[in-house]
Amino acid sequence: MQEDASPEHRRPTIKDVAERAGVTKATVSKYLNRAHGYAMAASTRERIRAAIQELDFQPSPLARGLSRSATSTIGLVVADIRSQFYPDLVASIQTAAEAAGYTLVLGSSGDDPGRELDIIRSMAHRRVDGVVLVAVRSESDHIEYLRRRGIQIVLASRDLPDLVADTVVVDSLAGGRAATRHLRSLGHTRLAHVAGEATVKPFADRARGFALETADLPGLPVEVATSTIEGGRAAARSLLDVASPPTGIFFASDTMALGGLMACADLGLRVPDDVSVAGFDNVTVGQLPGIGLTTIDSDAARVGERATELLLERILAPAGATTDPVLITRPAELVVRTSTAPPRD
Amino acid sequence: MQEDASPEHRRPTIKDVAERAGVTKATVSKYLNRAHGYAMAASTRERIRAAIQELDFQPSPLARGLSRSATSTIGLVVADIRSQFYPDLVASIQTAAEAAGYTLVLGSSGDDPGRELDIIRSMAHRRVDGVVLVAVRSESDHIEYLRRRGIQIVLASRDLPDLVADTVVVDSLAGGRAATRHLRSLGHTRLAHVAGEATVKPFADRARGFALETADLPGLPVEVATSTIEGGRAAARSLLDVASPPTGIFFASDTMALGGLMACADLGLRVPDDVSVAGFDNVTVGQLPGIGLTTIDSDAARVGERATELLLERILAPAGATTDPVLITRPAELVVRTSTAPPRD
DNA sequence: CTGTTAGCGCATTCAG
DNA sequence: CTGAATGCGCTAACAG
Repeated sequence: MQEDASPEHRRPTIKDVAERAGVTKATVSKYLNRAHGYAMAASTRERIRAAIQELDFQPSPLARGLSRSATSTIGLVVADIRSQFYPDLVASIQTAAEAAGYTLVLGSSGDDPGRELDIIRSMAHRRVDGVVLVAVRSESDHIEYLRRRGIQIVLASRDLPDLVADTVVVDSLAGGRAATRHLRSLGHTRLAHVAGEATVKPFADRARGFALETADLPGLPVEVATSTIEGGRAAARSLLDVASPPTGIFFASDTMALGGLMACADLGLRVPDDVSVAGFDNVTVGQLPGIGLTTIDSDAARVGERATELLLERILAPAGATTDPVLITRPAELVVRTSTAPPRD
Repeated sequence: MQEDASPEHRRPTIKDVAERAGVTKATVSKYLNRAHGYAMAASTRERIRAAIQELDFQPSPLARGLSRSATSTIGLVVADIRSQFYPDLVASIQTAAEAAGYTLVLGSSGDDPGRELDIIRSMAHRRVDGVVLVAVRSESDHIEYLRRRGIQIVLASRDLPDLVADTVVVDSLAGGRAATRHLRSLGHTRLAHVAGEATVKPFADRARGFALETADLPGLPVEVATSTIEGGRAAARSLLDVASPPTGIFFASDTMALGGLMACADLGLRVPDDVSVAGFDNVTVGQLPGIGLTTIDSDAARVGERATELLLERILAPAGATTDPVLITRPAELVVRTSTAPPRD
């Protein structure tokens, strides 16, 4: 007559292991932590090992976290999971974290600084060991918040004006220039740029890249939009729906560029015949036939991977070691597809 | 001379609050838990409230979790984050969880049952209160594993042959039929199906839907593929690269259908002129001009939302309450775009 | 090399 | 209505 409707299969604790092995909790704890090699009688070690195995014991991360103040958990906070850009980033971070025995806690700020702070606070309370942050804004107070609590941090994909933490990004300035030069080399002079929010440094850099490469062409239109398909669509529409529209547009992100493609369709313009479109990020769908988006490769997977490596390095570093923040700028590679071509006129 | 390089800003504990309010930890704890209304002198309650506010105190989730065996955390394990399908699902679950004060832990099994179990185990150890599972396989032992440990579970997007847990899915059979009927109503008779792994019930149902609606057309080719762009591409290529290729293909997922579009491009076939393509899921990119994918709407966002609701209901339900599992089947809506058209011959 | 003793921060009996 | 004591499962000095 098992009285247990919900069979709370009481998990074995370190104490059970200790008793079964004829030692103390403390000894078992040492076995668990002191990286498997140090001073401990071979016989006790063996008994503990056996007991652990027989009981199928696994230490409680909660209890361990409470007493060690470290949880083998890292937080990832992105601006908006829905964006075409994040899947690769998230996946690579998840994989790298898991491979190192860390669990991933996910937060999405929806590009809202307030929510970003809430999420960061919540993660801090849960004592994540570190955070990979795709920052919403250029202020660094959220980072200070974490640092004050001894939580490691690395910025991925979006750098800040000051190097306040380890950062892994792609070279947005160079990328912006490359995309613009590509358009110019095709012969375009009536160019336009759909920029992201200027408070996001990579977007600002891409805009600057565009400006630098078109310094000799005064008065080119620049439209700022939110980095969504709809944002890009609206911006492109207002850019194109004029008397003498641009023949080439550089979008600060592929997501926006996809919206740009929709805008062209809306207006009955053909890509690349009537207007050339270039984006930034090299999202997966850009390579589809019918899209063929010319773009700059952001290599999200690699960025996520490097960011996680850096973070784990920090986490594992001895407490005293105070290394200066490092900035890793990955090269931005131009990927030419079918959405760009010489102007027809 | 602050001796603290890493300023471990010791967070206030319940004890600090107690002292400041002139009461005991126990009383503060009651204030924190006994849903803010019960028996407690108004004056003490006020003093505690004030103390908490002044100290900016927030209870440690770790400590709370350790003593209550509940962490206000839910786990989400998906088959492969990289797939075009998951962003909406993940986002909706994340949002719903966060809104309810729960933190999301993310795992990606890479469609590997072994990794799925590892992830589930790890989540169980971390004492998540519940799990939203996009199951890799049709066996239910992973579910039993969780249930035995008193962890709530709900299946999202993929049901199992038996109703072993709360489940939220879209009607794959009806969807499969609808997509196939659509193709037939356009006049296609040389049809084909690119199916997902038969061990995934929704894929099997979609294949069955295809079969039911083409029962009068014997010998139609069906190719099984992994649900990736490359999988769909390879399957479609082998389907199309024959003497008398099909004029219409129904893919069990949009992801595979996108691969199908690539295959058509590879082979110099035009969509929909030479071959009509229909998918399943209604991923965002399907609506882009140049893609215009005809599909069945899986309404991932709504599925994720409902799944999270169900899960939280279970979690919040009084311990005794043993309700039978519920199956929620959402209607599958056909979305016709430009990738399907009457056959030309 | 192993055991003893204290916590980590909170929840939960039980008394009072 | 509030306080005192105990435990959640593990780690971390310090002894021995």
